[in-house]
Amino acid sequence: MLDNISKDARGNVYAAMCPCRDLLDVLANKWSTLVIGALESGPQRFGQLKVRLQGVSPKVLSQTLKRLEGRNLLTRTVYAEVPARVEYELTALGHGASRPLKDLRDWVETNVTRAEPRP
Amino acid sequence: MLDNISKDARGNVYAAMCPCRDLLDVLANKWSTLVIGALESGPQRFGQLKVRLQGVSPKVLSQTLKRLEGRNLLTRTVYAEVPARVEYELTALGHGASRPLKDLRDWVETNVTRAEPRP
DNA sequence: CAGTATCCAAAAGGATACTG
DNA sequence: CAGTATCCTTTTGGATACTG
Repeated sequence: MLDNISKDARGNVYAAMCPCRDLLDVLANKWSTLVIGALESGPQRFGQLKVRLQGVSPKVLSQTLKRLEGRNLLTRTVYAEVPARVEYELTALGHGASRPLKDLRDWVETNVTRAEPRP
Repeated sequence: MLDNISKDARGNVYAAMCPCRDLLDVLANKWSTLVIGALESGPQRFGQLKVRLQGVSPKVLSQTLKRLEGRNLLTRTVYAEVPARVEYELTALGHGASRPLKDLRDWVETNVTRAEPRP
């Protein structure tokens, strides 16, 4: 029988100590949201991503990719060519995460005029 | 007739200069995601939110609420009681934004064990 | 109760320049 | 091409302490 600690191993993002807080932090930020969206339609190279994510620096893009790779959300593949070609691709897990993120991007693009800042 | 600049006024989150980049930044972060989720079921007071969002400091909670209020995503209402009662409530716009965010929270809670960090 | 004010440490991010 | 290294500025966030 299943032990009573892990049960179905579902997390609670409202619990400070739950590991899913960290996962939420990895996904719920601007650059991760944009990277995952850019990879939805298929593998992309570093340079392609840098162009699509207008304004991102190579340092930040690299950091973001590493964090997502470390969570099994995407894979990094090096092809033995000259010069080397490197492709990033969403894993099955990454594709799952991409759905709510796509909905969020779509909502933002549609409703931006209704959420104008009034400081 | 409509002017040809605003058209349907849909934004593009991949464009660096698009105002929706800022809106994405407001929504796509850990604390906003949790605040909006906590308000989904109805109005909440500051203290209640502070308890639900385990580990958040009053400063950060206050900042997050102000940013969301400034985007018309929630309202702040002060009731003339002693001591004063203050309630935060999602606007219609905020409820719209809360859907993809809820899906994201749910996905995170369900898949946290499959996205364990491998540094 | 509902915040604000302070102080500080840590992380994020931008700009380049440089390398295998 | 695909990053890494460096430098520096800005933001974020935690911890308290304090106030109307």
